[in-house]
Amino acid sequence: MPEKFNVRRREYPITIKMDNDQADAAPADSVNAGSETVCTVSYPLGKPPDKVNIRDVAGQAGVSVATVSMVINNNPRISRTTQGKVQRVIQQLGYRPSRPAQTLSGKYTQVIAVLLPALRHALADAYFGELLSGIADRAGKLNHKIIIEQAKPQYVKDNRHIDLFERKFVDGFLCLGFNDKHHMLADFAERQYPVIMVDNRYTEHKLDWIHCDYRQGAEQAMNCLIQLGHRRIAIIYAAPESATARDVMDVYRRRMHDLESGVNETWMADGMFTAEGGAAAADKLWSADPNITAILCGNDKMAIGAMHALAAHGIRVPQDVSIVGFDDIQHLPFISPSLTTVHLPLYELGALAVERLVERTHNKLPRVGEVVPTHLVLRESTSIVRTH
Amino acid sequence: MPEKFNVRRREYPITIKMDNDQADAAPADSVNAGSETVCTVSYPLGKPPDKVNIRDVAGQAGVSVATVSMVINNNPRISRTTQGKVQRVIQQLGYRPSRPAQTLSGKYTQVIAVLLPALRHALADAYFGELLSGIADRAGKLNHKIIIEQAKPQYVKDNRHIDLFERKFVDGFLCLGFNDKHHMLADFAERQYPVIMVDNRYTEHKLDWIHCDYRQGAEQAMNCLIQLGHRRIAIIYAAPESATARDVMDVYRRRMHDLESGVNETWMADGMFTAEGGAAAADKLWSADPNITAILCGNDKMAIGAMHALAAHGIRVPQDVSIVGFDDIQHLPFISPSLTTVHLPLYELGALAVERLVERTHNKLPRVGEVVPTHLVLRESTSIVRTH
DNA sequence: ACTGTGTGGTAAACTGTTTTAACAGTGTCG
DNA sequence: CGACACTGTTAAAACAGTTTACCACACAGT
Repeated sequence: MPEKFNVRRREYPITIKMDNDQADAAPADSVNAGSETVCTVSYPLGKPPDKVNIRDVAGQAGVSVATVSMVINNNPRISRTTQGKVQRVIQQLGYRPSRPAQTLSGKYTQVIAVLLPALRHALADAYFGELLSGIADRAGKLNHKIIIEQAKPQYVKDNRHIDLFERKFVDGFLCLGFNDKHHMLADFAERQYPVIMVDNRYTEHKLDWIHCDYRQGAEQAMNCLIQLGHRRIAIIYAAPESATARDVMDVYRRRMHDLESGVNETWMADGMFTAEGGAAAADKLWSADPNITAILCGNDKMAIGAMHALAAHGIRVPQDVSIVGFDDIQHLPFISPSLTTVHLPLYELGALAVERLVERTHNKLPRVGEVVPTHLVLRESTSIVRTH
Repeated sequence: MPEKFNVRRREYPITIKMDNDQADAAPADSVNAGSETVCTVSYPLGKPPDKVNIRDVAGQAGVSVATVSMVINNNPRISRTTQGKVQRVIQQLGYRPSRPAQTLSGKYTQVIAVLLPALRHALADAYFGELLSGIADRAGKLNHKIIIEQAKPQYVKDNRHIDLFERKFVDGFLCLGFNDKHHMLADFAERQYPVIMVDNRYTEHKLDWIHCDYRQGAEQAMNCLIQLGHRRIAIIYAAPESATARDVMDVYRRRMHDLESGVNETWMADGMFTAEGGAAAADKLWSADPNITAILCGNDKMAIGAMHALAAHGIRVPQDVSIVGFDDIQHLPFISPSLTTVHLPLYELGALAVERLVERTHNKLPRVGEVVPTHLVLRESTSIVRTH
């Protein structure tokens, strides 16, 4: 019984007889046998008795399964003629290769995990949303699927993030919004899995990263304010332990140091990346020194919080204090004055991150470390310094 | 060669027997070759020569692969003793069952697709975010993964949504935010795949659904306004072809009909579910009839838009006009006055949707059609009707 | 002693691909 | 004319699990 493998109690679905010639497009597969004509089952006809698999296709096309597989994967080893013949059968049978089977025998899963911090509203956040949009779009284009994971404490403790690799669920990870050093990151680093930190970097561990050029963004913001005559410039930062936040602080400090006003510790406040935090920080800054004329904010949310806090004190923006944000996210409309801000190309960043991750996964890149440029968007929350 | 299958060029890493009772967890790798002593390879020891699979575990534990499989799946057929023995070996070898293999041979994929409309900022939207949070959390708890898909025109045209089923990638779909009748929905319906419409329903097709009780919500909102003395109540609706939106309209119409003021077509405007649309609708309503004293809005975004539009006309909320929204999403803070709104339990709805989908997938439910209750959150945007 | 009923476990079949080594056939060059 | 390369195709191994039919054995009932 050498044909045991090729037949497999499954020949029945296809070889059925029909007397009418069903001529159309269906390529004359009619093996006229005695009285019964066996022919191709053009898809809907009481449905294929069972899911059609690669062997059915091979049998029907009169080639081996290897050939069919190669046709599916556009392997150039297959001749144009065979390719066409097989493709036609695939069409007729409505064959769809099983993903689990492909993944099992193949090297890659074509799935990328996106890891978000366990913030309650992470998925409703404009910042993450923008990154995610870019990620989802590009992943779709590259024929990859994305799965969303939230790094809850229990999740990490159970090593679920490692599981995803070890159980061959994903090819790689994209980590979004991790500012604090998580032992999880060390896990990834030491195992050398394809993992990219998105919009941050980690020098402690050997982890790949890609982020917006916060240094450049900070320069742009500071240039703007300084050109407008501001000297007493405060800053509302957040997550000071994160590398990109430090980039901003470094630039801020250096630029302030170069000004006559110098660096002043009371002009710095932590706003926790939230609107409420930004408001509180603005209050603190203002009460410490009512002579500040501008505030640079680490993100737009804090900037908006600051604007509201100032408004509550009767301080006008931009007449009394200029505000510059970071992100350029799609806020609710009707914010007045509209916010001058450093545009971070988050959509593109997400897209690029996917691309790099896929390249890394396929060993086309040894290491990823990349910075993408920003630009300033001048709107209404900044103006020439007040003269008092 | 009967053992061909069980040995498989892989016996070297593990199959070894042990005389010492494997006391220490540490990798006592002493291969005492008297008669051949070997010991457990506790994980880190130059790494397992190759990925450890179920046969390795079976060999090491001295049981069959079937037994190991059953242990993994907590099959009660296995005795406590065997269970423990196998579990210990699994631990020692650091064995993790391969998901693709499990999926291939098993019935389910444990993956759920979440289908979003192709709106540019769908992923940054508070409404979807809240649903997604609930979905992600509950899916995690039920050991399911979620993949995010956006229903771009090309996506649907290519039948990628069907592919996900036919190629055994997912067990089911959760459809979020589809108001218009998409031919995609018909595809799902006729193929009888497990698909649940979340926060909407479709009577045309036989599709499962679960949504918030918009009817109840509308009653609550109308009760509130009517109790406050309002009679000239306008409505800003959206997506009038969608069933839940019609629910709201129905209730609105009926309640208005019961009032002395009656139903008035000029008191209705489409706000497209966006803030801008809400603003435009409010403008339209106000210019058509400046005597309206309250506006019921189909979602919070439109309500906020309406509030801004009214403010621009110098109309005070709630002194001149009361506003009630729908959703109770986490808006940016600092909205003043805070919005009275119908709270939709979106997080819970998402969680419930996952649960139902999993039940349906496993044929524990024949059909899903469910409504979850809402409640009114009274804040500052409503007040007793003005007396003029 | 014989039959019936569980229990705990196993061998083998089954899921559906990719990949590799081998091979047959054809054309090219020395 | 044989060595050689190249092309297109295939058989079989590999991927790593789950499930099913069956079996050995213990125990209870007649």
